[in-house]
Amino acid sequence: MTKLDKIARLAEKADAKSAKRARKKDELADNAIAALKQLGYARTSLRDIAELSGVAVGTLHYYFEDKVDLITYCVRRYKTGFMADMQSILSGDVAPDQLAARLVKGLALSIRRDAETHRLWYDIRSQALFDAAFNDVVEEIEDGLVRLVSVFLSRTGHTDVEPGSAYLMLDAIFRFHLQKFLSGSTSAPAGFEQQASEILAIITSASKGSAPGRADV
Amino acid sequence: MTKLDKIARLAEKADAKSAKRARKKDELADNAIAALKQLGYARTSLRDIAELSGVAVGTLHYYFEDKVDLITYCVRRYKTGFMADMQSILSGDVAPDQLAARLVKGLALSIRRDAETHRLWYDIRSQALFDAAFNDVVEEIEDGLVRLVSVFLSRTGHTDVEPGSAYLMLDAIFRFHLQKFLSGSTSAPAGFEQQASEILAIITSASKGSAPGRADV
DNA sequence: ACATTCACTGGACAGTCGTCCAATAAATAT
DNA sequence: ATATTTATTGGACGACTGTCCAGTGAATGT
Repeated sequence: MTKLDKIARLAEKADAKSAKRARKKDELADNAIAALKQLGYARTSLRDIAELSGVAVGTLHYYFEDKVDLITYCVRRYKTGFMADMQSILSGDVAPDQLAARLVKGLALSIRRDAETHRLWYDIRSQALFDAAFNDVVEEIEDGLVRLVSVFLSRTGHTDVEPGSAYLMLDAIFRFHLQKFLSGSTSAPAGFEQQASEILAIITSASKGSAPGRADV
Repeated sequence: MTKLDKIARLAEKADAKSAKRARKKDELADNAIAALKQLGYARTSLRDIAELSGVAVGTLHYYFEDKVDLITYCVRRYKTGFMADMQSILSGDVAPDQLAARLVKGLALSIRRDAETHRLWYDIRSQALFDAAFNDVVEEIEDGLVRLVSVFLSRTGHTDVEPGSAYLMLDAIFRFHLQKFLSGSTSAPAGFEQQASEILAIITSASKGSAPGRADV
C-alpha cells in the first residue's frame, strides 16, 4: 500500500465520519424544525427541542454552537428544500404561457401544506430586524428567492421586469394569505392564487417585452 | 344643587379620574415603546420597561393586564399615530397628480426617522402568526392601513384598483427597505422612493381609470 | 489488549421571566 | 380630622432560560 493510498484511506474515513455527523445533525435539525414551527423562535427552548428529539440538552450543544446556530441551520435547511421544490416546477417542461399558473399553484399548495413551517421564516426575518446574528441567513435566503423569481421571469420572456420587485410582490401576497390561512381562512390559498395571478399579469404586461400568455408562437 | 347636577358632578369627577389614569397609562406606554423598539417583543422584559419608566414592575401590572395587553396597547398607540401622519399628508391640498410623490416621500422619511419603531410592528405581526392573542391588533391596524391606501386611490381617481393589493405592494417595499436601512444602507429610503413610485405607477396605469401623472387637464 | 477519541448524559449554574400580593404612601372624600 | 379609595412599592414565588462541564459508555485505532 503506497503512502498515497494511506492518505486516501484516512481521508475516506474522515469523510465517512463527518458524513455521519452531518446526518445526525440534520436529523436533530428536522426535529428542531418540528418544534420551532409550532412555537416560533422566541417560545421554543432548547429543552423543547431536546425532548422532542429524545436527546439530552447537552447533545444539542454538541452539534450546534448555540441557539442561534441551531436555528439558522434549521431555517436554511427547510428553506433550501422549499426553493428546490419551486425550482423543479420552473424546470419542468411546461409551456412558458402556463408557467405562471403552475408557479402560483405550487405556492398555493405550499401554503396549505407547509403553512406552519413558512411562518418560521417570517419569524426569523423579523428577528433579523433586531438581532444582526440573523442577517446573514435572511439575506442569503432572500437572494435565493430573488434568483428563483429571476428564473421564472427569464423563462417567461419578461427579461426587463425587475426580479427584486417581482419577488417582493409575490412575497407580500404569499405572506398575507399565509396569515389568513393560519388564522382559519380555508379559502386563503385560493385567494392567494387569484391575487398573485392578477398582480403577476399586471407587472409582466407593463413590461416592454412580449405580452403575457400565448406570445412567441 | 339639583340631583341632576350632583350626578353630573360625580360623572365629571369620574371622567377626570379615568382621564388621569389614561394619561399615566399613555406615559408608561411611551416608555415601553422606547424599550420595545430597541429590543423587540421577545427580548424586552417588564423589568426593562419598568426601569426605563422609573417605576416598579408591579405598577405596570396595575395599569396593564399582562405583557400582551401592554404590548398590544403600545403597538396600537404608535401605529395610529403613524396613520394620522399619513392621513394628514393625504388630506393636504395637493394636486392629485402629485399626491403619489408626496405619499412616497412621507413614507421614505418615516423609514429614516422611525425605523426602529416600525420594526416593532413587523415583529408583532410575525408574532401573531404564532400567538393568536395578537391577531386582533394586527387585523385592526392592517384594516386601517388598507383604508389609508383606499383614500389615496380615490383621491387620485384610481377607484378600480384593489386597495388590498396596493397596500400589500407598498407594505412589501416599505418593509424591505426598512430592513436594508436598519442593516446599514443609508440609501434605503431613496431606494424605497424609487421602487415604490415605480410600482405605484405600474398598478395605477393598469387601471382602467385616468392615467397617472398629468391627466385630466 | 489497551489507549484514545467520540457521542452523549444529567445535572449544576447563574440568571431571567411574568405574576402576584401584603404593606404603605398619597390623594381624595366625608 | 378621619375614613376611604387610589397609586405604588419591593420582594417573594415558582418556573424557565441558555450554557457549561465532569463523568460514562461505546466505538475506533493501534
